Amino acid sequence: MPFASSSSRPRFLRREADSDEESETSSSGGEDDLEEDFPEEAQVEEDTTDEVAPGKRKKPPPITISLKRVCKVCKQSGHEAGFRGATYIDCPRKPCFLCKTPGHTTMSCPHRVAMEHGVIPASARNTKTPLDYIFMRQLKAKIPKIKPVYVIPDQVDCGLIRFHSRRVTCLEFHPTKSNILLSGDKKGQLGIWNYDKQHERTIYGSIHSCIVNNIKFSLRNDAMAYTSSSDGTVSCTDMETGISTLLLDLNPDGWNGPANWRMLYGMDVNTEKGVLLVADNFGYLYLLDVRSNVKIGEPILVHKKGSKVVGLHCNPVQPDVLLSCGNDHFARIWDARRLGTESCLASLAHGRVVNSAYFSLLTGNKILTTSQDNRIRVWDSIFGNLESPSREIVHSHDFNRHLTPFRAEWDPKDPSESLVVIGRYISENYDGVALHPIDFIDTSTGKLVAEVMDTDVTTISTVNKLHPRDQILASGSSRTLLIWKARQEDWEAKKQPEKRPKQFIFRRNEKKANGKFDSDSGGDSDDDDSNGKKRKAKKRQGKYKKLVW
DNA sequence: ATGGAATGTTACC
DNA sequence: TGGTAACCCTTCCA
Repeated sequence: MPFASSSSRPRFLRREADSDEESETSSSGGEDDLEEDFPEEAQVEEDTTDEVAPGKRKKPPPITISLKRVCKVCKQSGHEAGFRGATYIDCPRKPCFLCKTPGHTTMSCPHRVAMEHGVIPASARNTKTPLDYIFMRQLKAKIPKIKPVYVIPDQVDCGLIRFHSRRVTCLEFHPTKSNILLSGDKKGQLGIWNYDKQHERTIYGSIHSCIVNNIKFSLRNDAMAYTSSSDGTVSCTDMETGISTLLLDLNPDGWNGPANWRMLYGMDVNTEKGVLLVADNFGYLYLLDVRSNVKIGEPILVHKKGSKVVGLHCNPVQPDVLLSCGNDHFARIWDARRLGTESCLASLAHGRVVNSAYFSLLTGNKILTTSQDNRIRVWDSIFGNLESPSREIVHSHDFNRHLTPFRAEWDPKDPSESLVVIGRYISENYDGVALHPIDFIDTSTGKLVAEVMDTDVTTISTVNKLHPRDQILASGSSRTLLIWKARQEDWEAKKQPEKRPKQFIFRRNEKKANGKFDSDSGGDSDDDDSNGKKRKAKKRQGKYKKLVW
């Protein structure tokens, strides 16, 4: 661990402008700036547009050239959305950017301020069926009675590596060889990185011609990786040689316009049957025999015709039970043995596009979904009432065309099947630097267990993967790959829970202790941008090597 | 240092 | 229903 020794613990970052009061009602220096930006006269003129009765259409805005400063979100004057220093000020005329409810901004959103980070409690009624109880009894032995202590990989190890030329779109740890991380990018390249020997990395550039959406492995031969791509192909690549075989090509005749170009998103392998499942952007599912590389049957419509199927997951306990999710706002459960448009076992409704849907990894009995309505949903039992989720957790992971969609993913090592990792879209002002943490959420309570960040990572970490065996987190943040490891003290503490410091679990509580960077003399002038940059530069120096290729 | 491009989904007609 | 403009806390590089 090359960097663990440089500082025993990362300095804790204080969050600024945390509450409404601080940022909006206090009469600090910032207020004066505001008044300079918006002199009284500037506000009055166009108030008529505000008076238009709801229902009536607004007049198209007259074409006038004005030097007045307007809000870049709503184009109205009198306020301005955007960063002020490292704090983002919302447009007050838009619904909350976090919970999507009108009437307040992100700054004062109850889901943001609350430690619980926005849980909507499960309904009180008992929704369990007799089948559910039988299943619970079967599983009871597997489920621990005491909540496990989580060890959070929160310290950057191995530097920041940049060998992808476009943003990272998917990550997967090698199934058997520890220390090997595979990564796909928007350009279609496949990266293989031995993060224990930093310089051992390979990039294969000619497997796909655009976005690699999924990487899965062959269980028969763990030297082979399957990849699905928006170029409409599935490839099987030998990770040693880079030689790849085309398993499926949905665009054999090349480009015939966007209405005909097929892209492959969701993919999974039914290891029991040796069947590879992929789904396209028109709602269809394709099955392939892994041994013979032959297509099985005809494509099956699993989501609304013409809509993208973004995710597929075979149940880890019953691989014939398939979970799909798509742009039609649904996640669906299927019996893969009797697939057909009419044979859907359950449809889970969402407010928006569903970015991902996963069965829990040990018992396969829970479902976790991430939707573009900024909510993470958990169904506690696939045998229970699936009409509404057991819990909805409000969390900022909006869609943005420039970002790889966020997906909440289970910690494969958590025996209680509750811990989940997901990157956060909205930033916080951490002592003058706007950072986008990676959130660890206990989905059984909705509590934010840890927010992981580093001042050298100012971009959004949309792709996150927890190691199947080690206390390691891999992140893809724009073009950068990161490996986070847990601190040694945390391991020791896990072995001896009674010696565990209180702040061990909730990093938020730690922040106030050592809120400052170094010996910064900038006082409390908060949002001074140049000051923030200086701090950033100072932090960068000598902390750890930046590895860029 | 600053503005433009890349670019997917949704809302609205 | 299909077509298209808008868009929202991006990121990188001319």
